[in-house]
Amino acid sequence: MIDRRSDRAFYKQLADELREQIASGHLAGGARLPSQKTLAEKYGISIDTVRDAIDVLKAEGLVVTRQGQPTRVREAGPKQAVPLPEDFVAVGARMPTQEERDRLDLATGVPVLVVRTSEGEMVYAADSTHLVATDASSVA
Amino acid sequence: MIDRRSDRAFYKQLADELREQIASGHLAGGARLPSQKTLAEKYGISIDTVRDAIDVLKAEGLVVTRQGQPTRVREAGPKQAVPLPEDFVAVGARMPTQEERDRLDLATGVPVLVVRTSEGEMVYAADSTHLVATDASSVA
DNA sequence: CCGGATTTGTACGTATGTATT
DNA sequence: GAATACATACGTACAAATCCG
Repeated sequence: MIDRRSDRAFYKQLADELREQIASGHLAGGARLPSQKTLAEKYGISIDTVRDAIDVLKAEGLVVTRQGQPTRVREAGPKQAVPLPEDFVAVGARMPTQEERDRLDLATGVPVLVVRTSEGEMVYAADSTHLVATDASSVA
Repeated sequence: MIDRRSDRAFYKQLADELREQIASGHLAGGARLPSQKTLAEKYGISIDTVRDAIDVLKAEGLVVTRQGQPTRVREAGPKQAVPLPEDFVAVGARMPTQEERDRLDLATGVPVLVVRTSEGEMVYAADSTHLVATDASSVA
């Protein structure tokens, strides 16, 4: 529920509530969220405020929206293990550039892994990739 | 400028333009963006639409907003090199949880690096950290 | 220290467009 | 074609934080 006397913004309260439902598994990966209209009526707030809450969850990579379709909890696809090169210089992460989002077809809130070697940089969708030791024998 | 005949949403066009100015260095780290009001007047669009554009850039980790202060291009602080443990199992990245955002004081659009070892997981702000070979002799 | 100006934040409303089911 | 759902864009009003003279 939304506490109208609270200092916390309504859209943050709603985001908190939905986030909790996702974290607890009450809303599992792929599950549909109630429509914005439904949420607005249920909580007695405007659709705009509901959208603000959804935007927060999108930026956190928790949900995915597509026009004409219900908002769904983002499903992390099976991660592919990629060997970390022996000669890597550094590993970092950041949000993708516009070009990378288009090229890798990344949803909002999905970062990329960047591996720098002496040869150059490799960029992986963090969504679907994790890096493992080159000696893959120890991988779980 | 904004092409009102374009199919591309106004807020996306504005986000593109600001993103380009940041990428090109025309707006350097720490630089102030024009106020939302100024941008709205300059481009002949509503403040709400300007805010939508700013929201895009926030999610991309490009700008930071704070109430009462001008919007600024995010400054990536000096990155600290952290040795990657010899016994690491996997390295990944994701957006932080609410708790991590609070604890690490992360801005919107800043992912975290996750290092899994046999001992457990370590989480680093990708903003200020990159992982390097345990043998640090090769680090630039 | 105070008050005004500036700037972003929150919340509401309306209307229409576009994509999917 | 109809119904549903999200997307875009405009407007208003007020609140809260910061900055500056």
